[in-house]
Amino acid sequence: MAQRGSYAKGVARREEILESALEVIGRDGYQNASLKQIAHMVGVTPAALLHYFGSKEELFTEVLRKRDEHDGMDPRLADLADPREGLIDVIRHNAEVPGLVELFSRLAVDAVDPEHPAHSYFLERSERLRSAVAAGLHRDSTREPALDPDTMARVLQAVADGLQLQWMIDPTVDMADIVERLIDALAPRRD
Amino acid sequence: MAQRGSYAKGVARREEILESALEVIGRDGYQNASLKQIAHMVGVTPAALLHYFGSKEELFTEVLRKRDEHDGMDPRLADLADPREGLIDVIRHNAEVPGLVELFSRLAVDAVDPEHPAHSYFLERSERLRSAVAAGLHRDSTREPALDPDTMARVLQAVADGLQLQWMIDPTVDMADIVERLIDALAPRRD
DNA sequence: GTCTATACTCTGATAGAC
DNA sequence: GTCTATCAGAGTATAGAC
Repeated sequence: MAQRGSYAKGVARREEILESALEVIGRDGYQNASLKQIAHMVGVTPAALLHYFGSKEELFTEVLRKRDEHDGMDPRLADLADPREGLIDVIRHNAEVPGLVELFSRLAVDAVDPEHPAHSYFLERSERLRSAVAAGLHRDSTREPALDPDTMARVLQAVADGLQLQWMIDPTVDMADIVERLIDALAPRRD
Repeated sequence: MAQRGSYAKGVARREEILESALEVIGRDGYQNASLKQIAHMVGVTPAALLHYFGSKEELFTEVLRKRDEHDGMDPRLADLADPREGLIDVIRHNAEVPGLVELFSRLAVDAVDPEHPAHSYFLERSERLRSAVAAGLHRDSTREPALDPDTMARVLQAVADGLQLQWMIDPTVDMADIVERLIDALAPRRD
């Protein structure tokens, strides 16, 4: 369905803001990514950002939501027969977007507060991610997991998040390689 | 050696500030833990806090440093023959101090910035923790690790950090139990 | 609907008096 | 060693122009 001009412009602006936000984080770090900086990069005032997103926290939550939509965590994790390849794909991809990893890790802590706009985002995403991985493991008859699928999923999620912390402070850490070897050790192929 | 009165008072004030900081975080979350709140609890003004610690970030870094000193991560991790018990002890203990876990996770992200006062703290602590765990694993002849000690240490650290994120947002997660079962699966006892 | 201008409040931080 | 006063900067709310 066709949109009115003014509406289409708003949608484009939203995208522009979300992309600029990510760019500023990647360049200056989350700490120094102010509304002013982002607004300046877009060419508007901070108040314009709050017109589209209600607050700074909601803006950044939206960045994460959009990422999940567009480079689809679900398709890769849930639809693949082999959950190992899906998980490692995601990790490899993350290593190419430092700003996104920093944003994710930072909001994961802030969102502990039930009032934080990203609170439900993290609860639901975690839940979906773990059940996708657990289902994949359960379906994969070529491997013999050493732990029940739910615990395996929880451990893999924890390792992925924890390795991101290590990688951010020391980028020589090879996240994908470690997860790869861990999965092979924890759910070896049947002979 | 004996201290002058004014000096001893300063030391006591420092302790008082560090403890109050932790208390405020546990009650209001890191986000809402302002210098004003902490100062109010101690009974002084925010400027007094900055007299003892140069900045807010340095104050919180000092909280983490003091924790490591006094409930000694090193003794438990490095001196124990069985690194499994040491690690699980630490995890169990952390589950009793939510404010500390939140502070730790939050600073771990902020400290990615090399200019952050906690940057070297995290680099050095990680290094020490991993080599202690790796050494313990190497020494323990009753277990057969599925991965090399360094990778095992990195994975265990990642799992511990990642599980804290899951636990903070959902306190029903039993961190110690999961790590316990993971270690048994990943480094089974020899028969 | 899109956005600027303005102002308000709170933050961490600094300078200097006591 | 601690306070008061003051600062610049942050995020945010509102009014209203277009």
